[in-house]
Amino acid sequence: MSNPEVALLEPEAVPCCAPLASAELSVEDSVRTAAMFKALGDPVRLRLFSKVASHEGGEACVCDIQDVGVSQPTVSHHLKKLREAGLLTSERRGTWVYYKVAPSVLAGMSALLDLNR
Amino acid sequence: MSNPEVALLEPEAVPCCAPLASAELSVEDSVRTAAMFKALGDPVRLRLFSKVASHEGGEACVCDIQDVGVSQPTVSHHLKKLREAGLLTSERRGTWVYYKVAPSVLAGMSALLDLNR
DNA sequence: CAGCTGATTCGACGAACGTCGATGTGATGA
DNA sequence: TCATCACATCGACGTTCGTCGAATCAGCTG
Repeated sequence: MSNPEVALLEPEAVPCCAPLASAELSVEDSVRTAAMFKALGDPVRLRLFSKVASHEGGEACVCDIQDVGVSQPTVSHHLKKLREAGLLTSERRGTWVYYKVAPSVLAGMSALLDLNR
Repeated sequence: MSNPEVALLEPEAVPCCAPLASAELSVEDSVRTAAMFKALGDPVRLRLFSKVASHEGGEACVCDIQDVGVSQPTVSHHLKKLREAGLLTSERRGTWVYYKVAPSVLAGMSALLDLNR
């Protein structure tokens, strides 16, 4: 058997909701969306995410971004959290594992916070 | 249009940083910004925020929004967190306390997540 | 004043979180 | 085959978080 798969937030459910300022969030939407904000709610994770997002081609190897002041297992732990929240995807290529942003998710969150809509 | 009070909100509140996809976040910026995301990273807080943001005039009395499935002290606790994060402001008018969104802060967060910039 | 209602603060408790070192896994190459 | 590098998982630990009931504060009104 392979590793037990963690339940990820499906990337297709991204244009989650209407902007926060235009309609009240349902309970389920608030749970799903809060999980994404929560994933960005840690300084180390936010920096990791920023490093990936601003890296050339929007993707980066772990070795390129792991200098954030915490141990390597902790970096791995945080990247997993970001992956589980649907904000990052990962792919192994040879020795290295590359992470990149899930663009539609990010756009959805941005639109959610946009007051001019 | 005849609304004369369109742009009189605190201007330098939070144009925190460049979009996440364009430059890497500094340590201090990541701490400050993560605190805001963290504030939205709880389903109850996100619903409270949504209720305020989508309420008429972008402001609401606590009594209007406190039906979110937790006790009233807990509602107050969460509103305080949102206030401390700079996402909401509050004002007492007689018996009631009104909360409203801090628009510039929200715009800053939205821009931060915008990939097309 | 006393009594009522709306809202915040306090103190406590269990659950979740962030972190680490040790260990496991998967790929490379001598 | 074995050593090494890259990354993930495990187990443990102290800290922070979300929640509640009780107590308190702040206006209103009789």
